[in-house]
Amino acid sequence: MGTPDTRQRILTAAEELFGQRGFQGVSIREITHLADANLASVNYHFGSKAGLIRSLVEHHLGSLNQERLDLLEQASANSGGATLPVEQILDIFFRPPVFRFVGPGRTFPGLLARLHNSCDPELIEVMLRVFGPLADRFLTELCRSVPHLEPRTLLARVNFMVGAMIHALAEGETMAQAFAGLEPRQQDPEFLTRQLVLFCAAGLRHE
Amino acid sequence: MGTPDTRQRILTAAEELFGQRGFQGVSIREITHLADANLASVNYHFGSKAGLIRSLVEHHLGSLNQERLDLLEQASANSGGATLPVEQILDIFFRPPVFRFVGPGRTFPGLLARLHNSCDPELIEVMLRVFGPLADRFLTELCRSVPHLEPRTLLARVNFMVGAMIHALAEGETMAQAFAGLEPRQQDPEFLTRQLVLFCAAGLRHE
DNA sequence: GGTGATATTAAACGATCGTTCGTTTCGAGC
DNA sequence: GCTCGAAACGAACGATCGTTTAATATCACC
Repeated sequence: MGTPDTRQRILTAAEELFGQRGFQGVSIREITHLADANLASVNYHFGSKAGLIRSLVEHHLGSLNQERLDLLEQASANSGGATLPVEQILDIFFRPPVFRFVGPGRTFPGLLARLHNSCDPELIEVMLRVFGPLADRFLTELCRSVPHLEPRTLLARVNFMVGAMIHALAEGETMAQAFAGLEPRQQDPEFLTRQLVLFCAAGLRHE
Repeated sequence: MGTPDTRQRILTAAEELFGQRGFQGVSIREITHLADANLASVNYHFGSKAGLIRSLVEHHLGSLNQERLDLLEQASANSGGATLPVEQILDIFFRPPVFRFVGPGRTFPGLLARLHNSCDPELIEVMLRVFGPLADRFLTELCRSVPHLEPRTLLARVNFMVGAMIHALAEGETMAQAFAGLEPRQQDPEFLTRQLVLFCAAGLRHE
């Protein structure tokens, strides 16, 4: 089997377990057991349990948000500075996380959803640092694209967007389908992205 | 000061603390300390820590969903069996939770958001039992009101709706405003309800 | 072959967790 | 006055938590 260095095995195991049961719901004994590593290796490689999840978040969300910023910059350049249509902005916003996080074995969205409701001040600080530049850039772009909304209204609706995406990513196949009595069919990233864009674009355009 | 029976004081304290830091993030020692009760009183009155949060969820969400079902039944009767407009259905769906949970001292939404991502099988069972009838009733009503959507699409978008509401309730004043650099102004329930209805109705109507 | 830095290991630490136990307090009913 | 059950209490239980320590293993390099 593929067993790279211990550090990477710990990260993989931690992502899976944190995504399933949250930060406080998983002990580093479980993580190191799944990673086939020693109990003390987490503290050796990451300093502490909090340092482990911090590495996890920075790695995943850092590159993800950089990809979104790059796509937005590129689209903005291609348009020659003209305001982008809402659908395009939203597609850039939704597509990277959906395609990264939807599918079998992608256990990060559960962790992402939990992080948004985290209480640990240290984790909140990480989230703000990782999401801050992204929020700034997309908000100004959306402000130009939907000028009829006052900032207060736009902010509220962007908050709806984020909630819709997180919820869909985190439990799209669990509770919602249990409610509807559907079979746990695999989610289609393209379908989900399209639905998110259509739903949220219509919601943003509305006066 | 108003100190009713111990059981009620425990419920109040638990709601506040669970809403702030989640089920696993709060010890029953903290709860009983805040409630000015003995450590063993939680196990005496609720059997266990899980029994405590179960009582909490059933009390809050049971009456809340009953109110929504009553409102929907009444609206359906008043319309003489005609299909209701989407905006009315959504208003009935959003208004009760928003007005109950938004405002100072309303600490339940954080708990609600966490419960939607809970991993405890027992809590999931409670959630399904409390939300099942509500989901059935609203989905059939929405299916009649937005007939152009196939069930799969409708289900995905209703999932967006739920996520938007939960996210707005749970952290409308924390992270979103921190991103935008806004002052933590008090949320207006009427504004939030209206925005949710407008945003989601437009999203649902879209082809 | 020895040396030193890096990595891994077993074992233990103190703290905190949820729960349980035996006792005491309290008030209504006879 | 007495009893009896509900309620509250202090104290302890066993378990598990994150973390630390000291010893051992691994391996490139001179």
